[in-house]
This record gives sequence, structure tokens and C-alpha cells, in this order.
Amino acid sequence: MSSNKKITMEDIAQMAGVSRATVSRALRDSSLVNEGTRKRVKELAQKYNFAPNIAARNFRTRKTFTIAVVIMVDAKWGHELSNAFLMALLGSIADEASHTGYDLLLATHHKEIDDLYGYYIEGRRADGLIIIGQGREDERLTILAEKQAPFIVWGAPVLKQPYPVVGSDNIQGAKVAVKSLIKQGRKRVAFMGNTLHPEVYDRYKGYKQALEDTNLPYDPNLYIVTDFSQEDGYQQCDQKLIGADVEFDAIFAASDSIALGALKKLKEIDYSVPDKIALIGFDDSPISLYCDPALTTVRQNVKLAGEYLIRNLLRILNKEQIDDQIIMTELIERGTTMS
Amino acid sequence: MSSNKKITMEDIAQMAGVSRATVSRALRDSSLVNEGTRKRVKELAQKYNFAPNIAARNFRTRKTFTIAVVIMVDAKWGHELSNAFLMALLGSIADEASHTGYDLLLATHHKEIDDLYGYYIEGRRADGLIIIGQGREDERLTILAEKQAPFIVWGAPVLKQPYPVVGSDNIQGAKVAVKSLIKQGRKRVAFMGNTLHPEVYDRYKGYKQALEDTNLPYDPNLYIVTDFSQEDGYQQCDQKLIGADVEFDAIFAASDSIALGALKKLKEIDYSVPDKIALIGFDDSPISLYCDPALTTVRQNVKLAGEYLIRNLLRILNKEQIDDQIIMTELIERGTTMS
DNA sequence: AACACAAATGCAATCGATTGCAATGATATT
DNA sequence: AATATCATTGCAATCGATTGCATTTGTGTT
Repeated sequence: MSSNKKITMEDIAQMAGVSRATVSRALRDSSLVNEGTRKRVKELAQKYNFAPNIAARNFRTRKTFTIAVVIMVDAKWGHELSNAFLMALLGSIADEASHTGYDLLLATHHKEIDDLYGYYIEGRRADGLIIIGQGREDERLTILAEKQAPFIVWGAPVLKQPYPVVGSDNIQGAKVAVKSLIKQGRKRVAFMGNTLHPEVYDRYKGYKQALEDTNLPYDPNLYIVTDFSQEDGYQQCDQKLIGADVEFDAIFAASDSIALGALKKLKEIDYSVPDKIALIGFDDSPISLYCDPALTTVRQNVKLAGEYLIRNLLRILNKEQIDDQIIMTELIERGTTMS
Repeated sequence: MSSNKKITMEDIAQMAGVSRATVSRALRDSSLVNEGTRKRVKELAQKYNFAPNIAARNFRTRKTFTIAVVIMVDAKWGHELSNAFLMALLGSIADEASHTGYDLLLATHHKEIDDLYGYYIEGRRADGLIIIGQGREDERLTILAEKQAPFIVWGAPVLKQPYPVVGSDNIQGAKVAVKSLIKQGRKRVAFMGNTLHPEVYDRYKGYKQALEDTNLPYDPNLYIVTDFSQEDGYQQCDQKLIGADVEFDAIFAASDSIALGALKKLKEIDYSVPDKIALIGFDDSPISLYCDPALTTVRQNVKLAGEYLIRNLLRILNKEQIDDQIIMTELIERGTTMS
């Protein structure tokens, strides 16, 4: 069954009575080959289960049809791969990539490869990069940009950043969420998140804008620095809000996970949600519908995100000029704010 | 800055005053080159930021140092990429792969590529495959095995399956969990899951063994067919347990997501958990600690799972013979069973 | 019949790193 | 001094598909 010898184009060519060149063209539907020949060749390829050696093709064509997805992992912010939102995003990227015929190279990027350009681009492992989570590590991205690597970033546009970004409209999303809290009569809305993260910073800006627009005072005590984890949500809620005797009647959290951590704490001390404290998260991860009460949250459009990332990266590979792309969010109202 | 011409080994060789061959050897730390030469070459490579063309290397060596991770997606069971456990597993695999110097090719496998062998192996996109979620689609795996593809499966050993498997000890894990319920005095334990899935089938076996060992009767009405989603957990709990007037005092769910769905239903109708109904899930996904009450669950050792998958696949690539590998689980007792 | 032109195919160079084998030079052995 | 041995290095073939250019064959035109 398995005559372990791999079949090559030469073999197919012999059997079809044509040259390698013609086989190559036939399989790629080049208009240069005769209809009949093409059919014959394709049938032979089918019959012998022939698949062209991609390594050879990549080598010759100097392309890989592969996109590397680099997930910037920052130990301090928890293992991002357990972040439901990022995973959904990854799934969406994978779907879109397969539609366009690209393979996906996955890298959770710790310290090991610090020369992204050399490794992926120079080394021809991938044609382009999608970077997820710009975090604080802007330096590596700047280097990539300097070397003119084809890449795109999921995140938030930062002042004059030298690379193209796709991201949610964090400012608007946050503003709408916080305004909905205020409309319910909440006067002391806490913000939980870490503004060192550009996306969170935008959510924070939206939060402040909502306060300004409604003439509510901004109280620095209500800005609670919190990393992206349920655990930190729980801890900071405990220490910086409850334990610090800060008065508050609502929380806007920069992610669902933070919100869930806070919710746990609130329930432990019998602060009723939403009666006493209203709560809004960000992401609309699957859990948010199934916690108790169900979590009001700002939905990010994961499907579109994946599409735009791939599509724009392909444009870049195609030497086209592209702009940052901002995706609308949607407030999903559930139990933690319904009164 | 960017003299767009890529540098090759030939260039480095010229500068170092040696041949391509020596450069190649020097960079790969071959013992054949003189210490001084190696140093000189490496410095030049460093200085000019040279990374060997991987496409060329792969082509020549007929290896890719890439492992394809294929996630079998079954629409009926929900988009698996949103499954927290699978994602954690993927993360662990990614970590382990990068330690061993392998790249990871990610594929969420819909219908598009049905010839896994041709695409990945014959096409030399990857040296080997890790298949996640054997599901019912055993056929494709059988074909892979026939073609002697180097691959390994995360899942459960199925009778005489012709491929190596790494998986949790689902039988034991389930047995311990159900027995703990029984020890608490529960007499009517429902099982939620779909036994068409081999791993779930094993959990079901463990469930039945626990009943047998403790001389409790098995009631088919307590086997609730449920897919891997919170939504189906909610629905089936509603229809097949509550709505069907089946008497029960505990639920053992085949995954945390199912358990959470059920929990939501139970709370809606004021069945107190754990007083009236005890509940155990499977996976120990992050949420289980933060739902209310916190979910008792069977923890799978994700870290080990990733390690074993990679390690064993590498053995296979190395033509070694390997056995199935079963990983211990651990019952994590939390609020949904504490009484 | 002679020529122009188009369609289909083949020829052969090419991509860049790896590696078996041969060659070189240096040192040790008799 | 001749020879054996070892450490380095270079030569050149090789992996297999792609593609610019040349060639062949077929059709149409005058």
C-alpha cells in the first residue's frame, strides 16, 4: 500500500507523457495548458494521491502562504491563552485564514524568540504576522515596523503608532456602557482595569468621557488598577473598593473575567447585584450569559475582527496601503444591570 | 537601512573567507568546524542579522520542524475553539512545542481539507500531527493510520484503535467524582453528556462503575444526552430532568460548561445547590472557581497533557514505538458539593 | 505556397541550505 | 624521512517545483 517513495511531479509527468513544466501548470490551472492535458494530469494526480511538495514550492516561489499569529504573553497578566476572548478571536482568524487558503502558524510568544523579524520573515516561515495583544511591549513592534515587516496588530491605535491596527471601538463601547449605568441613576461608577494596556486605556477614556458628558465628577479612588484575570478582579474589588471603604454603586470592568471576579466578591459580602451594585463587563465571553446574575457586557465582534485582520494583512502583503480599522461594539444588557 | 536584498549563506561565507558549507556547519554547531571559525561566522551572522532560509532548509532536509494541530470541529458540538479546556490544552501544547524548537501549525478543521495526509504530510507542511477531539470521525483517523502518518490523538483509547492516544483517565475520574456524591448520601445521580464522544463514553463508564460498586441501581432516565455547551446543558436539564419529572438529587456533568448550564437552570427554579442538588463538572476550567456556588469538578492535567502529546509525537517521528498514555485526574471539591 | 501568428509544450536555470566525499594541512608515530 | 592519523575545509550534487524563453505544431491569410 505504502510504497514509501514519495511521488513527484516528474513521476506524474512521465505517466502523462508530458514534461514537469506542463504538470506544474496543469495543476495550477494555468491557461497555458490544453484543456485535455490538464484533465489527464489532474486525474493522474488524483489517482496517485499526489500533492506537490510545498517545501519545494515555498522555496522556489519565496512565499509560504502562511501567516504567523503571535500572541504576546505577559506573565503578569495571566496566561492569555486562557482568555476566552482571545481564543474566540484566534478561532475567527483561523476560519478566515482557511477560507483564503492560508495556513496559520501559532506562537505564544514568551521570551524565546525575540527577533520576530528574523525568525518569521527572514527565515521565511511566514509571509506576514498578526500580533495579538500589543501590551506594553511596543518596542518589538516598533522594530518590526522599522524593518518593514508585513504585519498587523490587534489592539488599539496608539498615538502615531507606526503599524496598522485593527481593534474594537473601545472608547465608544465604554462610553455607552457607562452612560447606561448613569442613566439608571448610578452616581459612583468604579473602573476596573489596567490602563497600561492600550485597549484598556481607551475603555478608560470612554469611561471618563461618559462622566464628563453627564457632569459627574471623576474620583481617582474609583479607578482600580486590575489585571486581566478573575483572580485579580476578586482581589482588587476586595482590597481597593470594599476594604478601602470607597463608596460606589456600580462597576465598569475592562473585561468579563475581571467582572466575574468582582461579582464573586460582591456576592460573598451580600452586596446585591444589581440592586445595590450594578456591573458591566467587556467582551461578551460565553460565561457572561451563564453566571448569576447574567452579566451585562460590551460585545466585541469577533467574527469581523478575524476577517479584518486577515483581509488587511493580505492587502499589506499585496503592497497596498491600508488604514487602521475600528469595529463597532454593542452593549448587551443582562441581569447585572437590569433593575 | 533595509537593502531589501536578503542576505544568504554565500554572503556570510564570503565575508568570513570560508565556504558555504563551513558557514552552514558553524551555525549549526557542528563539531566539524574549528572553534575560531565558528565564532567568527556566528559573529558575522549576528552582525548582519542573518537567519538561514528555512524554506531552503526544509526543502533540502525534508523536514519542517513543524507540528500541525488539527482541531476537529463538529458543528453540532459547538465551536470547539470556545471551549476553555481545549484552549488551555492548545496553550500547553504551544509551550511545549516551543521548548523543543518546533513550530505549530494550527488548523480548525472543517470540511475544507479532507485529505489530512496529503495536505500536511505529503505536502510537507508538517512533520507530524496532533489531532484534538477524535469525535465520531474516526474514519479520517483510520485513513491516517493506514497511510502510516506520524500522528497522535488527544482523546480516549477506543477499542483497538490503530493510533496512539494521550488522554485523561476519564473512567477513574468519573468514578471518584460519582462516588464522592454517593458518599454524601446522594442516591439518584444524573449523568449529562453525549456518549458518542469517546471521552464522554469513558466518563459514563466510570459513572456506571461507581453505581455498581455501591450497589445503586442504574436508571436510564438519568442518562441525559447533552452536547458540550452551556446552552445544551441548560436546555437538557430543563427538558429531560425538570420538565420530565425525573427524580434526582445530583448531577455529574461531562464538562464544566454543561454543568454551568445546568446550574443556571437549577438556580432559576430555586433548586438549591448543593443542598437539594449536588453538582460536579469536568475539566476545572477557570470559571468553575468563580461561579456561584463554585463548581466541584474533575481537574484534567493540561500541562502534562501538552507535554505528553509533544513528547510522544516526537518519539513517533523518531520511529520509536510508543504506548497510549493515560493521565491521572483529580477531584476538586468546591461549593456545589460541600454540604 | 509562403508567411504571420497563436496555442501548447519543453528546456533548463533557479531558489539556498545541507552533506557525502575528497582534499588539504598539521601533527604524531615508527 | 616516510607514513599514518586527525582535524578542518571545500567541492559539488542534491532536494522538487516554478517560470522565462525557445520550440513545435496548428491555423489563418495573402
